[in-house]
Amino acid sequence: MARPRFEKLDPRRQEEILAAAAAEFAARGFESASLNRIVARAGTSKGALYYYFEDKADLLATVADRAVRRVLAETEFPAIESLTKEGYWERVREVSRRSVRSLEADTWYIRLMRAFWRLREEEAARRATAGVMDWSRDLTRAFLQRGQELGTVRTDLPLELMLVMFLAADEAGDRWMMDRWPHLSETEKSDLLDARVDFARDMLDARHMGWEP
Amino acid sequence: MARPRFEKLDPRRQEEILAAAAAEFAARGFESASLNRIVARAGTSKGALYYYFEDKADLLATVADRAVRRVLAETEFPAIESLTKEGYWERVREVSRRSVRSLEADTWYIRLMRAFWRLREEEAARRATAGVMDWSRDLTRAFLQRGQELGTVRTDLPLELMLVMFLAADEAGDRWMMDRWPHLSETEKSDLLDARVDFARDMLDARHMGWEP
Amino acid sequence: MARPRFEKLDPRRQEEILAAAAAEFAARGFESASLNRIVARAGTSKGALYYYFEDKADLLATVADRAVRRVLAETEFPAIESLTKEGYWERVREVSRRSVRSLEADTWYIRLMRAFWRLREEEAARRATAGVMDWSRDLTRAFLQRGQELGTVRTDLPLELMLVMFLAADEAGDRWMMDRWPHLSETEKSDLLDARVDFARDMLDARHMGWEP
Amino acid sequence: MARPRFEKLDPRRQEEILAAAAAEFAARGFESASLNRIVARAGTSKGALYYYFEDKADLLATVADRAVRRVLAETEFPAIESLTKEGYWERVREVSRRSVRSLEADTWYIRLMRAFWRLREEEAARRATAGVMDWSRDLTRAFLQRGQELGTVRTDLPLELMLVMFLAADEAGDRWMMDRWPHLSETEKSDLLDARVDFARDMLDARHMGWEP
DNA sequence: AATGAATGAGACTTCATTCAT
DNA sequence: AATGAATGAAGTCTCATTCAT
Repeated sequence: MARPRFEKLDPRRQEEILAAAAAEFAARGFESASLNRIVARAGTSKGALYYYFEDKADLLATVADRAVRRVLAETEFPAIESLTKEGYWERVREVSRRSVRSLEADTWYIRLMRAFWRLREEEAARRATAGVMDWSRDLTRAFLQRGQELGTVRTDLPLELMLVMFLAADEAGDRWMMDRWPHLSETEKSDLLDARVDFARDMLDARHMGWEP
Repeated sequence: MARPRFEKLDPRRQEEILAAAAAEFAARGFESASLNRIVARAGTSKGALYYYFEDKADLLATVADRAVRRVLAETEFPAIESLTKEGYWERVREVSRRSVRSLEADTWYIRLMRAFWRLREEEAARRATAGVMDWSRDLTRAFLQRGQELGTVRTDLPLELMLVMFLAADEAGDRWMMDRWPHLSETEKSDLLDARVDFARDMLDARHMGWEP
Repeated sequence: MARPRFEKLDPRRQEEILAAAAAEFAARGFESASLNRIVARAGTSKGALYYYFEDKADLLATVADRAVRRVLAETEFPAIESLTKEGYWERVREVSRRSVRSLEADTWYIRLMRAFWRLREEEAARRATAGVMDWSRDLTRAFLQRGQELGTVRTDLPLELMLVMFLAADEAGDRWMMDRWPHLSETEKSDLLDARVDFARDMLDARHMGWEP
Repeated sequence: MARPRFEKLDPRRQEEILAAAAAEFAARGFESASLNRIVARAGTSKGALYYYFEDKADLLATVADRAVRRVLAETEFPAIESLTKEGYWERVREVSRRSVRSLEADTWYIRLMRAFWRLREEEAARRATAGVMDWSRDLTRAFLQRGQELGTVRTDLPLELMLVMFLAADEAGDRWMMDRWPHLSETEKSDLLDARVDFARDMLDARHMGWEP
């Protein structure tokens, strides 16, 4: 995870390197990412990369770690314990709305985070980022678990299964919207976000369990 | 799409080659897949591969095409027009149950199909498999559209958005179950499959639209 | 030089194979010529080629040998001994005019002949065609020699030097005309051919030797 | 045209690499030239070549560019405008005599220049050296044109046709002499060069136009 | 502290040739 | 008599990594 020297480097330089690396990893995946291209985009040298990082995997680990820290620092999540049965979905809606800001930002760490599930499907990348990226999964799991305790979230499926399905659907939704982002009006964006929260709620809501099909 | 010679090759040998290629493509994606590894696993020579296929992309195209044909031949889908409001979800449940057989098979083509959405995120892979793989997406879209006409499927989200989210969730569900497959009892398998159909229905059902949150 | 079997092959089939080979050799040179492409163009199999010819070099040798025989059979050259001081350049002019016909024919053997000097600059090709292609050089040398004996051709340069320079210039002239062939009118073609004969005569004429520069 | 790093390389090393490349290109042409052989002859690595040059074509372009620069720097050509009717062929003779020095040198760039017309018959090589090598053709054309203006050079043939034929003959003459170089005495060399200039003059002289054949 | 030079392995692809049938 | 299957070497090019300076 980045030799200590890297921390002492001029922060702007750090940013340039990480941004270039993140862009390449996000666009090409781990194995196909080229250090040559990263170096060229970052305006640094190949030697420098190996001076600051153990190897390619270490570079990815560092980039991922920084991305997670940034996003965590930027986004305000409601405390899990503060959630109530009545306000549950409203809090989710608020988080969703706030997250638009970061989506719009389109900085390197946001882009990396959005490509992360795909990235992690390469074994080498998974090894490199072990532990680093469980954060978003952990947070979502805690949300769902709390919802189940409050009787708001369904319990007829294994939590883990529900979790992976929800994360996959949510990421697909993100990707779908981002692809169309420039062509959407402000109200369309807002409506779609709300609809997606509804969709998530309808997917996960406990009330289903009494339904007659 | 595979030179004609390939069709005339001993079917067992065909299988060996396609299986090796499918495994590599599924595990590593298109670009990172190595012909060297495929050749080694298939017990053939690099020259032989190019004797049977135009190039790497042609190999993928062939593997994908064969996989689709196999799955289509194996699975019986209900005719879209025969669907009714009352029997809609029941038909879905039947398809889901039937599909277990192919999931259990876990042959190279099943594994390839399950990795397909990921694979297609590489531009080169998408080009190579253009047309070949739209089948499952098209079929699902037709199902959803028919459901909307019958008043069974919600209409408050764009069809395409709903489609990608559903497909992503479904694939994630598949993957989750396959990972645990050997450790599941027969009743667990059956229960989980039913629960996933419920989950899909609850996600997509039109009744949500009158809900009070 | 082509296994005996080849001679017993259906002449039309022989032609197809030789034509395909000649086209490839003329277009790409010896080393860069591809047996794959020849086989594809000739509509035969790789095995067949090796059934009829020792190897690539043998194929070239055969093609070249046949080309020379064809051209010799087609063109009527005046007997060397019949040349006289007065009629010398007129005979040359006649040969030149007759050769237009074969240039126009544009069959495989003509095209091969025209590419021959280039081809022979590859060591392997020279080895393969040793002896085969000296014919045109030999004929030209005999013409020049006879001209010298008659006092028509200059003797102030070594015969061999004059020979290579003349052949090179003549071939360049051929190439120049062929490149423009479709855009030339009949009279232009005829005028240019005559001008080239004049040019050759002026280049080689013995009268120069008395000139005051 | 050679990445900037190459310019900063130790000049002797540059020479070694360029010499090896030039030898291979001159001997085999562009397509048939093997980077493996070049690398082996230059005592460097395959990676190094691509560290200094974009690709094979870039290597040829660099080699050709350097060769032209060397020859231009070494040879003094009379200014076109300074040519007169009386001194025309004398100037040509002087250039010819001076050029002996470079022929004697027989360094890699001389050898490359002498193989250039052949090389340029490959489309890829022509593309790679576009602009680089038109120099000698342009210079010769200017000489001939000026000669026509002065009434010294014949006008009964298209200039371009005369140009290609003369260049071809001259190159053939060069090659013929070089092949025999070690076996020629100093006076023989000098006589042959003079004879070749006579030959060129007799070929191109305007006085022919009044001749009776 | 920082880098650019250099490398060898491996990428995809084409090739001439052999051989069992 | 004739061929198609198969191969290994070699082709150009990119790569992650090392190391002397």
